[in-house]
Amino acid sequence: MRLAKSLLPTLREDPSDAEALSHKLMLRAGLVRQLAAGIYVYLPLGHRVLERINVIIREEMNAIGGQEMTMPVMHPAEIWQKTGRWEGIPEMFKLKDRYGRDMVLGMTHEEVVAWLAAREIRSYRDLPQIWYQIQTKERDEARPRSGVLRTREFVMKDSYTLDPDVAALDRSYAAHERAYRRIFERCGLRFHVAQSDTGMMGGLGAHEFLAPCAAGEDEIALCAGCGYAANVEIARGVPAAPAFPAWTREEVATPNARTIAEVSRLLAIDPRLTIKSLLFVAPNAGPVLVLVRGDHSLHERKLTRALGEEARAAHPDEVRQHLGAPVGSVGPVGARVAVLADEALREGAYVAGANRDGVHLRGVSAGRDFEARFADLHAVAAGEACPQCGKPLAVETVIEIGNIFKLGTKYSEALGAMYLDEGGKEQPIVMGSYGIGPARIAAAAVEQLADADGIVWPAAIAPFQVHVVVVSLRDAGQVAAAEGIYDACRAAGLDALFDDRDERPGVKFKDADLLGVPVRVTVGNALAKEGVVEIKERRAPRREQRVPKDRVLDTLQEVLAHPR
RNA sequence: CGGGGCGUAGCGCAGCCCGGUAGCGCACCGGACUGGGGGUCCGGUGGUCGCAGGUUCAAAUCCUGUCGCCCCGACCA
Repeated sequence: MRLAKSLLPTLREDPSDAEALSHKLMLRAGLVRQLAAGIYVYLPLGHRVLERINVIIREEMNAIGGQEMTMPVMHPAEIWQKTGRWEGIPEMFKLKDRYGRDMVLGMTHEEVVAWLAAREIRSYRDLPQIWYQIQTKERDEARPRSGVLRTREFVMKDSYTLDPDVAALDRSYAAHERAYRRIFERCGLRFHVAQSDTGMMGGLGAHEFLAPCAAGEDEIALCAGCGYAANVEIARGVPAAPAFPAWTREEVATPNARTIAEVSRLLAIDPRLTIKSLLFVAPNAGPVLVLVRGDHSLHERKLTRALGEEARAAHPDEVRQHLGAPVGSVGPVGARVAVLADEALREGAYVAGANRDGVHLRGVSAGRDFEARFADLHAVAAGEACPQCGKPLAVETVIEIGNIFKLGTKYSEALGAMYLDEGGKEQPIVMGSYGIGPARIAAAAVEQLADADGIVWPAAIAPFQVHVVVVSLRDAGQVAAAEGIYDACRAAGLDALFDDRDERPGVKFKDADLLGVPVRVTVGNALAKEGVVEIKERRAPRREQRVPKDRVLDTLQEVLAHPR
C-alpha cells in the first residue's frame, strides 16, 4: 500500500477523549475513528489488523473441526422469549418491524444455534458438531469505554458445540481450550486462563482467557507456584491471620471514630484486628449484616453468590432502623438481623461496632459473642495464600479476550433441540459456547507491547510486515531503489507499506514508529554513499542492519522468520 | 442508573468569572528556502462558539432546558 494516496490519517497529539493507551494509539495511528459512544469505524489499517487476527482464528477453529457459517444479526423476539432471555437483559437492543413485531439485535447466538439444531440434528450420528461465525454483535452497554475495549457494536468469533452428553461436551470444551491457547499464542499475547463465574449464562463451568494490561477491567489472582488462576470474582485466597492480643471482651470509647482507619488509629491497633460490618438488604431474605475483616473489601459478586440473590447496600436510615446505630458504629454483637461473615473471621477476637454511637467492642469472637453463617466474601488481595498450594498469590489487571462456557441443555430444551440416542430415546443436545473478541486482541497487543514512540505489533497480526521509507523524494536514485524494494516485497508475498509522501524524513520516521510495523527499510543517503539501505526492527531499534539493496529481500525474510 | 468533567476551525487548546469586532499552535492551500527523527519564512482558506429558548441596546460569555462525549462507580452472556 502506498501511503501518499491512502486513508491513513495519523495524529500528532493524543485526542482529548482517549484515556487508555490502546485507545490513544489506535486513534493516533489511524486504525479507528469513533462514530458514537462505543461505535467505531475501522479504517484500512485497523481493518487489516482485524483480518489478520481473523485468519489465525479461522485456521485454528477449522483445525478442531469447526464449520464456519453466518447467522443473522437481527432475530425475531420469539426465540428469545422461549429461552426466557427476552426479559431482564438490559443490554439487549430491541426494535419493532413495520408490522409491530418485536425483533432483537443479536448479542450472542445460543438461541439461533438451538433453533437450527432443533431442525437439522436428529440422531446421535449427527453429533458432535462445532459451528462458528465471525460476526457483528450488538450490546447496549451501560458504559462503553476504553476505546475499542468495551463497545456497543463489535465483531466476535462465537462458536457453539453440540454434543450428545456431558462427557462429549468435555471433549469439545477441551478442544476449544487448546485452540484458544494456540490462537492467543500465535497473536503474540501474554495471557492467562482462569476459572470464571458462569454468570447469567448459567451452565456447568467456564474459563476466561485474560490478557494482562493496564487498561483492563477485571482482576485475577495468580499463583506462580501451582498455576492456580481465577477471576477475583471467584478466587479464594487465604489471608494470613494477624497476631491476636489477649483481649478480654470490653467496651472501648471511640468518639467520632467511624471508619476502620479512624478506629484503628484511635485504638492504636492493626486494622486486621477489626471487623467491618456492612448492612445489606436482600429482596427475599431481608436485612443481612455482612462482615469482613477491617483491611478486606467485600466482593459483591461473592455476596450475591452466598445469598443466592442480589442484595443492595442499606440506606443510612435503614441501618439505624434495623441496628439502632448510625453507619460506622454497627456490629454483629446483639444485632437482631442475620449475620453473614467472611471465612477469615472464623478465628480470633476483634474490635467491632457496638451498635451504639461512640463505642466499640474489643475482644469480639464469632461463635462466642455472635452467631454467623460463614462464606468466602472478601476480594482476594495480593499476598494471600493460594488455596491450592499455599504460596502467595499475585493479583493482575487483565482484559478478557476470550471465554468458554459449558452450557448444558438449557437452550436446547427451551427450543426443542433433541436427538435420538443409540437406544432410540429422545435426549436434549448438550451445548457449549465460546467467544473471542478480535478487537480486544488487537487492543491488548497494543497495550502490552507499545513503547514511548508508538505501537509495536506482533509480527503475526501487524497490518504490514515491512514499512519502506524513502528519505528524499528528490533523489531519483533513492526513489527508484525504494520502488524496487516495494515491488520485490510484494512479488515475494510480503505485505509492504511504502511511505512515498513528500514529507521530511523526521515526519516519516515518527509515523513509522507510531504505526509499529515490525520491520522498517530506510532508503536514504547511505545508498549513494555506500550502496546500502538500512533494515531495522521496530521492537529492537538499536539493532540496525545495513545491507546492499539487492540483499534486502533475503535479509527481510530472515528477520521476519525469526521475530525478536 | 449515581457522581464528576468537557462541548469554541480537521486536531489540541485559550477566551467565559467581569457581556461589546472570535483567537493561538498544529494540520490544510499558494510561494520561497530546506531535506536523516514531527523544519524556517511570506501569504492564505476554514468557525451557525453542540442545540433550543430566555435576559439584554448587545450573548461564546448570564439564566433555563436539552443533546452529545469522556472519566469514576454500579452493571457486564
